[in-house]
Amino acid sequence: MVTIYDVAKKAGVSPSTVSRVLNKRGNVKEETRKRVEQACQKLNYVPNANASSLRKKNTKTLALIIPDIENPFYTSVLKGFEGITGKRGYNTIVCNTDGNSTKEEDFINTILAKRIDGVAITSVSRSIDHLNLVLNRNIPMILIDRKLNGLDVDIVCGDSFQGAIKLVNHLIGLGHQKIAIITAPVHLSTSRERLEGYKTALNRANIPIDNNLIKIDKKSEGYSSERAYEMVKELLEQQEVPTAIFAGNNFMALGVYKALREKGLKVPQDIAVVCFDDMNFIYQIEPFFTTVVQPAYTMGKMAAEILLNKIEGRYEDNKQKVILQPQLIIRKSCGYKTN
Amino acid sequence: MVTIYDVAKKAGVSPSTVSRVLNKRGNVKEETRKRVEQACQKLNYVPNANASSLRKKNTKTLALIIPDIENPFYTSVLKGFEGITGKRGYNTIVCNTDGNSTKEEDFINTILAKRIDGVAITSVSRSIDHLNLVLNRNIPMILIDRKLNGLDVDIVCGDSFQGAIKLVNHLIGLGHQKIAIITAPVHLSTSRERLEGYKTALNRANIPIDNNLIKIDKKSEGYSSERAYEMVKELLEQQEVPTAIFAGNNFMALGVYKALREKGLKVPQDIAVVCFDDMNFIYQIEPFFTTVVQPAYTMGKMAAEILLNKIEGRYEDNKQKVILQPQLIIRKSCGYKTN
DNA sequence: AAGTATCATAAAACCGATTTCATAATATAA
DNA sequence: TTATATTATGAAATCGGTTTTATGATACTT
Repeated sequence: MVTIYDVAKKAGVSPSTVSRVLNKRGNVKEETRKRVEQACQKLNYVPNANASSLRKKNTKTLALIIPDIENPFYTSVLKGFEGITGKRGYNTIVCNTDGNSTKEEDFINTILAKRIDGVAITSVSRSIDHLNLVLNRNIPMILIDRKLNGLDVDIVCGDSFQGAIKLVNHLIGLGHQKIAIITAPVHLSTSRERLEGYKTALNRANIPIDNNLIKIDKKSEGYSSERAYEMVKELLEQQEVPTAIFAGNNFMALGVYKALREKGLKVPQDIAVVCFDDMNFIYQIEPFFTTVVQPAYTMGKMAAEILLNKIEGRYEDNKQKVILQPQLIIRKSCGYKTN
Repeated sequence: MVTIYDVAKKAGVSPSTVSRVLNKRGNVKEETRKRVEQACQKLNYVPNANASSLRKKNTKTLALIIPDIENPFYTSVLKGFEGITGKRGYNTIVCNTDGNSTKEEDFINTILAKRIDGVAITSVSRSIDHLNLVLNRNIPMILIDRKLNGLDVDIVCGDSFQGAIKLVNHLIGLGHQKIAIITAPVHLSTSRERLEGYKTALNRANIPIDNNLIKIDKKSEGYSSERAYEMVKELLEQQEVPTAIFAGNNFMALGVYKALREKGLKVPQDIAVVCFDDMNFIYQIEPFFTTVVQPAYTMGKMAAEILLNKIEGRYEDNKQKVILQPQLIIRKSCGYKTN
């Protein structure tokens, strides 16, 4: 493996001079610079980033931790994030936790070990100990999408509360009264706020809240299509059957839909379904679910910008809290039922 | 930042002893080991992976380079890959090239710099120079999905030729004669082989090949939904209109479908559509396209296993060439036209 | 009991870059 | 022309681990 010493020898200079050329730092005579560059070329020299990081104490690498790489919401976040970081000279390593807090903790550990410069995370965990490890080392961190109690850090997220109100108001406007909600565990701030929004919208419309119509997943760690499926099956066993279902996110809506179909219920004829988040390209075939869409791409971009500014020491202390408004998109999954 | 020296001091031993404990190498007295472990705990010590890699000359990190993180095919590959590598103690960094060969080259460069232990790649590039840089450094590499001319390396891929034959035979069996193909640039081996399979199936059925029905993307670098859309638009301008369209992959099928719908053509009533690769979860809503499904998850797993075996020096020289058979899944996108 | 093998540990060298410090060569100022 | 500032470069220290080498203490042979 060719090192900076080999290049130095070939160019007839010292390693420090080669380093100066590579990093464009300090004064180097034009002619020397050329000799060094030629030597690099000839030897196919690629500097060892590990050695460089060791000395420089930075890695020009960020981590983006997300719970589900298959969800278009997070791939949009990813694309927005990488778009910015790439332009500003950083690599980002994507950590897909699959909604598993153990994996999340493992990732944090290797991030710590690799001395990553900054972390953006959508956490699935009930605990924040592993994230405090990051903060205690003064590694810049930003939350995306989900808030975390007891952790005062920068965050970019959507307004789940208002989004839920939009969705439920839409259903109420269509004449629905028996509206069920199927959502993820409420240790996730988004799920908690969507539930709050749901209740608030019903209250405002003077519709009594029926706990039988509220199904909160307590078994998994995140938004699970399978759990949504199971919970709808339970829901439909009850005497009280809803005329509309609000699914916590796009994937839960899929589980909801599957369960309904198996029970012989048609959407929207027999029952309406709405949810959070879009499915992008999928809807080229058949735009279907009425949803509240969050600006995922923008969230990724803004998170990257804030994180990089922190790393490069721009607006220091004051924590950024960016809350983006989602947009209601009405499609075919709700009929015009008048109850 | 706490270093191995801090731990050593706290435990009252030398750094080499701490290293021995950390790496479980060499003999260490039980009591000393405990003292060291406690010191690590108390100081929240996380070894610097860059320093370690520098000395050990490995990073326990692999790179997986894929062209489209939004395509379920590649996320399946990813999951299969990570499942194996994680279990065997390796991290994998995912490099999403977005079908852009410049990005691919950039990734290769940082992979080289970071001294990654091995590379798995689905290349989008027409050139192989950047990949030869990897091979020249004796960095283990394996191709996934796409072959590359002039590069003798291990590979795990699907049988695009046979898959295409299955698809076209299915259409022919349904009575179709005027079958169009819309596919990616043929510098991609999969596209080339699908085209060959298409031609072979027609030949075998004594159906003349009509070049007007063959649309090969020459503008983009990969399988593009947008380009498929445009090419179908062109196709439908011609006097000769097909009764069935074979789309190069799942995303191209989406573009095909969109164009057809805009032209007022219904699938499958007016025209049949088949394609390569599935869409997984999407089909929970409406399983639609008849496809030939490749075992993406298995491909990822096998690629990981072969790559790791190479890295850990198991079956040395002989190059593995794994070709997996795809499976025809018949759904609703083809009617029972008799022409 | 003396000689050899094994265990336990420390000191020092090393991985490959960057950075500080020192110094010679050149340019500029007085 | 001499003093000073600037440019150009190299030697050596450093980042934080791992590994080699050396050595004293135990354990095992015969």
